[in-house]
Amino acid sequence: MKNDMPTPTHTIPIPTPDGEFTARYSSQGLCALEFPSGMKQRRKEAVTARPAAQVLQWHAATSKSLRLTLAGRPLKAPPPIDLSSGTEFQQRVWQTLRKIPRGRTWSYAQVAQAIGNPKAVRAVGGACGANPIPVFVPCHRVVAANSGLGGFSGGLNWKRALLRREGVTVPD
DNA sequence: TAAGTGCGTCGTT
DNA sequence: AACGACGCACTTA
Repeated sequence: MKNDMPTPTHTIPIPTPDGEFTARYSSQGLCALEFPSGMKQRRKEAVTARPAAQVLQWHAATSKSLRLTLAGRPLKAPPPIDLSSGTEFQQRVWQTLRKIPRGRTWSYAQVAQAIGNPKAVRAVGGACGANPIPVFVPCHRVVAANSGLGGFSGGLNWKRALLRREGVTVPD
């Protein structure tokens, strides 16, 4: 069963040296982060009200944290994360991903074991692919057990880049 | 070793 | 009922 999407109250772009990311906020905090899209998708996101002070504060934290991460620096004070869009299973997986130390990688099997569902290896892969907040919910730290990378919604090049920038040596 | 095939498993659509 | 961001056992070169 899928929960209702947290209604994003605000959608705000984040310019970085790697392109323009897009952050979405709900009343609970950051609920989605999108990689720069190749095309200039200038469509208006129907943002009604002007961001409240609360959201602006979160966004400042998001921007700063994102830029630090992209620069290969350890992340300091990330914004509150809203994972309520996921199913029970997905949320369990996503919370677990947040426990993977920076610079380290776990296999999909290890994650499955960590959530107490050792046989749901493939399902874990699915949950990773559905992760709405990459980078902050480090799904890029989950790799295949046989020394290969798995996949990555944002493109494998991003997965490699993120891992390398935090000191992990990965194959081509 | 390296590369390819088949199948169990489980959450999601 | 079908499909994966998997893993493992088991062939073949």
